[in-house]
Amino acid sequence: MISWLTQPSEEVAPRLLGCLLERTLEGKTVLLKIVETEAYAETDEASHSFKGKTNRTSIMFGEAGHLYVYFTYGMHYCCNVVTGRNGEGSAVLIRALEPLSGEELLDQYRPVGGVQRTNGPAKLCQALNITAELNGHSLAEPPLRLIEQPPLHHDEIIRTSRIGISKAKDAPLRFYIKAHPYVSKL
DNA sequence: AGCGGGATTTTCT
DNA sequence: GAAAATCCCGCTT
Repeated sequence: MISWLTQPSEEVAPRLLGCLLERTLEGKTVLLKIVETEAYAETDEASHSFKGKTNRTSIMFGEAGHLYVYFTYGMHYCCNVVTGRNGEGSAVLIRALEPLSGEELLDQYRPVGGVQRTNGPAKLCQALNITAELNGHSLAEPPLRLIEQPPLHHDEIIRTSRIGISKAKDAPLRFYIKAHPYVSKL
C-alpha cells in the first residue's frame, strides 16, 4: 500500500496527479495517467460520507488504497481512491485520465477516440469497464493497480472549485494538471 | 456556443 | 418519492 494514501483527501488529491493506473483486461494491460481529481472528506457537505457510515459508503470508511465505486443518475459509475485512516470517511474522485499505452483495448467498452474517451468520471469508468464488481477492490492488486510516481511541481497543478455538485460548490477541492488536454472542463 | 431535457436506478427521507 | 460527485443529444442563438 502506498503510505501517503492515509493522509487527508485534500493532501492526497493533488499528490495523485501524475500517478499511473494499470488496468488488466483480457490478459492485456492499459496504462493511464491521472490528470484530474477531487477531494471528499467526512466533514464535507457534498461528500457521500457526510451523514455518517451507511451501507453504500462503508468502503469510504475502510482502508486507504481501496476503490470506492458508486452508481448514479441511473446509468453511470464513478470511482474513487479511498484515503485517510481506517474509520475516516474520505476519498478522492478520479475525474480524468490520459491513456499512455494499450488504448485500443478500451474501444470495445467505449468506442470513442481521442480525449472524449476518458475526460470525465463516468466516461473513464465506462472505458475501463469499472463497475460495482470492483467496489472495495485493493489498488495494490490486478486487475486494477495504482502505481506511485514522483510528485508534480506545485506550479503544474491548478486548484479550483469542484464540478457537478449542488452543495459546498465553492470549496477549492478540485485539482488538475495545468494545460492538460484530457482535463474534463477548464 | 450555450441552454434544456431525458435516461434510469440506488439511496436515503 | 425526490435527489443524485453525469453524459449526450437536439434546439436555439
